[in-house]
Amino acid sequence: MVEEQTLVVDDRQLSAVFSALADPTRRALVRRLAAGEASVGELAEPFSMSFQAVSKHLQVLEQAGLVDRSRKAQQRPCRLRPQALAYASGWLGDYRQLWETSFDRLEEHLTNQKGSQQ
Amino acid sequence: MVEEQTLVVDDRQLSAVFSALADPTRRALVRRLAAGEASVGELAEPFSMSFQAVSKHLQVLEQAGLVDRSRKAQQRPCRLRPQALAYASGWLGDYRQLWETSFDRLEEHLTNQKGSQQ
DNA sequence: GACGTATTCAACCATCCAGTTGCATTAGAC
DNA sequence: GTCTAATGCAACTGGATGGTTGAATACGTC
Repeated sequence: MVEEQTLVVDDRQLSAVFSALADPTRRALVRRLAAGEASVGELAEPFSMSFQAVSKHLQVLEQAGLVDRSRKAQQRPCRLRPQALAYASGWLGDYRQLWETSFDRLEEHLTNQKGSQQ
Repeated sequence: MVEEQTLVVDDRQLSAVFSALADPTRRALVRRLAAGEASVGELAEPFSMSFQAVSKHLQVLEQAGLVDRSRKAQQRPCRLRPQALAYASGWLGDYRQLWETSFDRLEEHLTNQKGSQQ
């Protein structure tokens, strides 16, 4: 009777998604994939790093559930899985009211602090 | 000398925020701090790890702009800065439509696109 | 079956990270 | 000034991470 298989966002996946998004290269890959499926070669091209490094980044994204790979001849097209982004966004959403309410007070506070901070 | 101080979400901060949130301990700290200010001791208590480890986690959160520390006698109360969460949420929001529009159709769409694209 | 292309795998390296322990610092209480 | 409590800082450690290069695999073409 394991219940872990449900829609519950488990902590590990959340960590994996946030961790994957913590790298600017990987965020760029996500941005690119949002426009549509692409092969590893296509994805790697705009980067100055080696092809294999990009392949590794894609593996990280795949492990986090952010990317899904199929096969097409020699190519291995990558596709974005937005559901994983929804997980992360959902977690953040729990705190949405904190930044949506009383922004003025927050800014005021931060400004004051800034003055006395450094 | 740099003018990056504006509302623009710069890549480095985004990386820092996502990276900070990638750790379950730090997410727990954020959750706790969402309920209100707390001292390092109070924050560390529920964890099994050493006090100093929690202190380090708080430093990471502070560096990412997620936490703000003041002084109160020997204590250094921590307070959540939800604005940093808003940064991360804002980035994810750019892709919101990808997961909000019907999932099935998205897959279909992407498949078709690939077919006609190259 | 040999060849070229697309991609992964493996080994290696430098660096970062999460945790530990021990010591230093700060500030209030006596 | 001394004691104690709350916290930070420094040094160390094992393991993850981001990058490299070189070899191996998988697949379509000849």
